[in-house]
Amino acid sequence: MKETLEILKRNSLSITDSRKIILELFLKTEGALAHADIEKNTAVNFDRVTVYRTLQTFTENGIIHQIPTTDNTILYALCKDKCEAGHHHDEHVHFVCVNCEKTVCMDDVVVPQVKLPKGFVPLQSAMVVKGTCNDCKN
Amino acid sequence: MKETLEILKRNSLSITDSRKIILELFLKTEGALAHADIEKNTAVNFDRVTVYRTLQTFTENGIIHQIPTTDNTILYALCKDKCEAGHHHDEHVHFVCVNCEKTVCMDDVVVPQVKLPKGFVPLQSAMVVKGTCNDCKN
DNA sequence: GTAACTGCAAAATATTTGCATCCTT
DNA sequence: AAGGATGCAAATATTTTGCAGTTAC
Repeated sequence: MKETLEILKRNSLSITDSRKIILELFLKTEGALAHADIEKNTAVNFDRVTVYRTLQTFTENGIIHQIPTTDNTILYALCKDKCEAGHHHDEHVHFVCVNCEKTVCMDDVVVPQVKLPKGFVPLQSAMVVKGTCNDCKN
Repeated sequence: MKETLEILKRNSLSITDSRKIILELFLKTEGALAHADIEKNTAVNFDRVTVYRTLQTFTENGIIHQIPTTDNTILYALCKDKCEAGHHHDEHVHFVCVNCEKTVCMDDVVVPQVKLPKGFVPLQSAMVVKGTCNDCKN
């Protein structure tokens, strides 16, 4: 809770219930969250719109980042360290478990550089690995 | 057009106008296409539903594959070679140009292996690189 | 007190499903 | 002729916008 307040203050965001509770949820959740997960997992029932706006604010301030998916949802996860407003450095690997369907950020696994064809200049890369996670191996 | 028919026959799909025209569009398009692009770029106006179903059929048959995005749309692109029904091998890098917003498949750039933490078993990986493409460098 | 945030209502957009009709084989 | 694909209608779901009331500072 202390961390929650610190994060909000650091980003000069006013302290409101929805922000506190949603950020709290991110802090205590291991994996990534979709919009729907947030609606499900908060005791207080915020308006859908508030959730949208809160996620947008957090993203703009570099508190969370988006994870690309192939199922037209957006997943969000906490930015661990170097993210700043407008300029994300979430160059770590995201792992999606095909069994339990959890998505986790592997903050220690850095996305490797690839050699692109002539004329292409990379700015940012994202990597998503699918497979079985350490809870689901058998 | 000949290729279009071959692809449909190879996958035992019946030859219909929508399938021919949508597949044709993929064959002549360099980058990836979103649902909306397809509705825009086909002269004949198919029902939205038909486009959904056609994309689903193509995906299930390994004719096209989905590209992960962070803006809750799904992008689709032709599978160049080794895709088979139910088992995609689209382990190449996707490049999204931040300027012209085109997404292209870099079929020759293979997604590098990464070392995952203990217990995680990778099955498939996807990589999306953002930057400026060879048309937009200045 | 003021600016910013929330909740409600409603609009706009996107996706899915059922069913009758039409087309491919 | 039979099975499958399409188009339409409608149900569902998702996202965005405007505005009035409330809250944080």
